Amino acid sequence: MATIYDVSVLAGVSLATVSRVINKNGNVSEKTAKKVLAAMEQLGYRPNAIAQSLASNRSNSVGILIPELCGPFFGNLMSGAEKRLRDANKHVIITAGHSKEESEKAGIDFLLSRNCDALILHLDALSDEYLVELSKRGIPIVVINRFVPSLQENCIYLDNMTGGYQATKEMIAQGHRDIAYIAGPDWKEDAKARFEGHKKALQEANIDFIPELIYKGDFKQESGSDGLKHLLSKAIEFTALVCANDEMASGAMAFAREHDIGLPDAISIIGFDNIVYSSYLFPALTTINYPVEEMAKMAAALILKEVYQVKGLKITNEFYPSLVRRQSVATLKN
Amino acid sequence: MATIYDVSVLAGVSLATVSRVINKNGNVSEKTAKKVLAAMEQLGYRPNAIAQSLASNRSNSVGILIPELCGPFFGNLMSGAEKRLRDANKHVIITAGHSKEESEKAGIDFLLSRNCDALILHLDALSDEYLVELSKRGIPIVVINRFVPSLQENCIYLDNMTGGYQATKEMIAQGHRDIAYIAGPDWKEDAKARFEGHKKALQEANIDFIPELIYKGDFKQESGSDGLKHLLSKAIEFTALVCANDEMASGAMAFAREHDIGLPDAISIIGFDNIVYSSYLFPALTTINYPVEEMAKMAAALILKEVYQVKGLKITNEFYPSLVRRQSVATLKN
DNA sequence: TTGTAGGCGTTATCAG
DNA sequence: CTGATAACGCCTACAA
Repeated sequence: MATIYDVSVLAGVSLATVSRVINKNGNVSEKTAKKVLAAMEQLGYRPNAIAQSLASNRSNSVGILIPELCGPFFGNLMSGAEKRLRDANKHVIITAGHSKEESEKAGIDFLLSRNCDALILHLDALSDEYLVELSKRGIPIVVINRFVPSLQENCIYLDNMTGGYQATKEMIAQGHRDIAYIAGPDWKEDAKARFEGHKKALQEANIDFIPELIYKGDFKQESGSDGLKHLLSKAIEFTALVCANDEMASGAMAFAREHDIGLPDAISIIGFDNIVYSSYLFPALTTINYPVEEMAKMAAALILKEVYQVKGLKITNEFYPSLVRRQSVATLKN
Repeated sequence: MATIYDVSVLAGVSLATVSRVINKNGNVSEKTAKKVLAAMEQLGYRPNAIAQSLASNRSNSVGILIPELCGPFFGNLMSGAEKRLRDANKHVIITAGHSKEESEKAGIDFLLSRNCDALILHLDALSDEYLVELSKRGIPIVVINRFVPSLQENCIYLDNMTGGYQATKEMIAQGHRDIAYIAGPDWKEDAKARFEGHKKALQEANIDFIPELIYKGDFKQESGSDGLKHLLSKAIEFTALVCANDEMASGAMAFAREHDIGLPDAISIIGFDNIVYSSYLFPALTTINYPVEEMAKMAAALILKEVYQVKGLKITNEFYPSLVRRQSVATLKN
């Protein structure tokens, strides 16, 4: 691989001059610039980003840490951030945290060791304190789907509680009063908030909260099937099922179908997230929209603004969920 | 951030010695090693991967280039490779090529400029020649889902033609003879091969190939709906629809549902890929399994073996598709 | 406008 | 077993 040195020799100028034309800073006469460009072309020269990064302490890359690399939700997250950053000629380095503290720490270390200029984090296990600590170390971070009080400005989050509220409220609006709930893991903040919203909606409608109608899943499809199975095994009847995310909802739907439970007539189901295939389920899943892609783009914009000094960017930290009505919720006739 | 120099001072040894204990190479007495370790601990020292990479010409990271960061197929691809590599303490740097030549080139350049030790590529636009050229430049590459004759050893590919054949053959086996086909873009090798398989199956069963029963889609859901709509608008009847991938199949299914076309009775549908939610569609989609995740793991294994000299790894270059029977194909009664 | 030289944090080759 | 010291490829004052 040709280096800046080779170029300088071929062009008959100094290293510094070549560097100047590469970075378009400093003043270089048009004539020499042309010579250098020609030499670069001829040698097929590509700047070594590693060396640039070491020398300038800038890498033009931002690190992204998410729990998993697969799955519709995180796919959109990555994709949104990457698009926005690519437009600004920045790059992303992505790694998975696998929802485990050690693993998330390791992921962050990896990103830092790569000299990322900033980090976009979707964490499950790491504590707020750790984030605050990290932030103090000087590396700009933006946290997605989490509200850390002392890091407000750096958080891009959804009002999960309102989303949970909307979901259950929709069931109530359609005449349901016996409502089961498949929750996410209670150590995840978003799962907790959604569940709070559910309870709030019940309370507002003067519906008793019945612990037997709750199943604790893990946000994965299978726990949706398991959940519905478990709930049906109890003697308590219900006409509606609220799921803390779409993946569990799809699992529950699959279980229902296998057991000839008519949807949405026997059980109305609602999900959360509005993942890409929710409209392709049968019946098409009514759900709460989670604008991840936009939020990821906003996270990117925040970094562009704060770290790369791009002007004219409006930042919104809080996003709102919204009900997406499709066919999986039936109106209950008395 | 503490550097190796700070550590050496605190431990009262030389730079070289610290480097030795970091890399566990060279001989260091247990006593000095302990001192160094203590100093590292005390300073919270983390090696700077960038500097290591520059000095050693090794980055312990492998680059992955895929068309899109979202979508079920590529999600599994990333995820498979990342898992395998992470187990071996290597990291991945992922970027998107967006199926455009310029963009794919830029992606590769980015990965190279990051000093990746090897590349895993899923390309759409770039030519075989470019790959051969790239390979000659000295960077180890492995190509997924593509067979490049002169790079055989570095290709991990699926027998797409057989897959396409299996799909249509299953339809024929279930008594169908009027079979429509929604193809992928004809500039994608895999789409072409699948289509070839389709034609081969028809021919084998002495079924005339009817151009009007073909629609050319783009592998996205919407083109599945469009495709079915288009096919139905023709006067030619058909009882079966073969789709070149699951996403288009799900689009077609959605269209059918909206127009009260009974599935699978009025039209039997089969897909290709066996993406994660295909079993959650209604009716559950019969499809051809594409073991992407395993293939990605194999790609990673190949790199571990060739680039990082990991021993005892068996490499398989060609993978085979297989039929996954679910509910979307009905047996045709005469 | 251009060149010189020191430095970014490590690794690796020599001697000792 | 340990310590100098020269790379690695580039950036950036500072000088000229």
